[in-house]
Amino acid sequence: MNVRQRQGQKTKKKIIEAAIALFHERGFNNVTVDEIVAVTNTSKGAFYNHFTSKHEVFAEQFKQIDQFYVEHLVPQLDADQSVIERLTRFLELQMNYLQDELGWDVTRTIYEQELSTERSSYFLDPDRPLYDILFTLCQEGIDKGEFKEGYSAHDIVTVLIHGMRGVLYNWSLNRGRISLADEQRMMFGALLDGLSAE
Amino acid sequence: MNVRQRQGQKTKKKIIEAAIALFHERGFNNVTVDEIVAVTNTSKGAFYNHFTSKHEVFAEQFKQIDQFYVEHLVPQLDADQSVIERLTRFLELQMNYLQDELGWDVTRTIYEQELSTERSSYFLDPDRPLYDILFTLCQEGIDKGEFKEGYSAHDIVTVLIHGMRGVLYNWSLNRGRISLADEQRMMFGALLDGLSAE
DNA sequence: AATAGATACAGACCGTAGTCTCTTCATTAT
DNA sequence: ATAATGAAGAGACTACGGTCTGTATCTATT
Repeated sequence: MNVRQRQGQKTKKKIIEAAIALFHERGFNNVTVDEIVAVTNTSKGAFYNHFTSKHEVFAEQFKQIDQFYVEHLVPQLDADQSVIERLTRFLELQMNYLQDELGWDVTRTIYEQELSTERSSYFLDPDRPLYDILFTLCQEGIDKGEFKEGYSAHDIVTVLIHGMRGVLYNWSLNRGRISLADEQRMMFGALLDGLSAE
Repeated sequence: MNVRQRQGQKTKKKIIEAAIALFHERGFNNVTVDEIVAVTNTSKGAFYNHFTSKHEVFAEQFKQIDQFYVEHLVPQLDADQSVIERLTRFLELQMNYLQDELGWDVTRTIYEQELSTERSSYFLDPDRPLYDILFTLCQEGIDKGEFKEGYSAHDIVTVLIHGMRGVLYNWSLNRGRISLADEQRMMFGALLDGLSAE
């Protein structure tokens, strides 16, 4: 990496850090791009050279979410447990992470952005690690006969994702005033009950 | 209603009809307020006198949705069927209506708006007729022992609403490319299975 | 070493949602 | 009948996300 590129990365990093801090402090919608470039002594040109939109600064955080799932959540699962138990545990850990680490405003912003832009959506990316995690588990569950007949692994992942989206959408909509842990437990409890065999 | 008010309502109606038509034609995001006021020979002053935002013109349609549920969907339910069957049927009718009549772009816009504005949210309004419909059914189901022990009517409504949100969010996100009917059937099938007794 | 090309960045500019002020005129009070 | 009030509306203006063009400087080529 030459001097020029290094300088570029430095600027990018500076913008990300300042932006994330401001967002965290006052909420995404209350921070302007003009303000971000002012406090970082950069410019619109610099900002939009590194990011295609204000939302994309968020993506920097967002990309790390699935990485976190893979590195820190999946290893916590106990292979001795049934798939249903492991799924329950994974979803619980995931929701705790979102509630405690990411927060509702970030979540809300992501959910809003995904709906609003024409740009490439992370939710729709079939290679998203989260989908792999769930698919692998579900396939194992089917092979072991833990699920009702008639569901494919893809079906189950789809249903789980829908459940997740609904719970997270509502939690964001309520601005974190409801307990994600409670809502999550009820939702996936009912859902996995309905999906499991016998 | 005097002459002045009548004139106001006439203008409002004119704007709503033109806006809805334009939205339907080219999508919400591709229609500007300037354009709406141009084709209706009105002005920004007139527009924002009657609506607090571009999104709110949508609310006019939206308010009619629940009215439609109450007037046209609920009467179709067969009181001889079990509550679970009626819930299944209601959700099916509801999703069909949204898919065929309202369309994904309107749905997407509503879901986006609810997340983005600080303004009063329709989803959060506890008096929303949809919640009443579901609550009444669920309470009856509990009284008749159709649901598992330990769930209150409120719990069940919450879970169903979350399921609904997840399915509709995803359908909108996919710009109607997935079958709402199929996704809905799988989601509520699993969910009601998980919630019902024995 | 000289030149051409590329790119990080600056900042003027644009499009659009939403605001503010001002005018008009029906309605109400005197 | 006349004056005061206030809502419907016109349209200039603002705020802000995003684009476009220009510039300086680093890098690659010969």
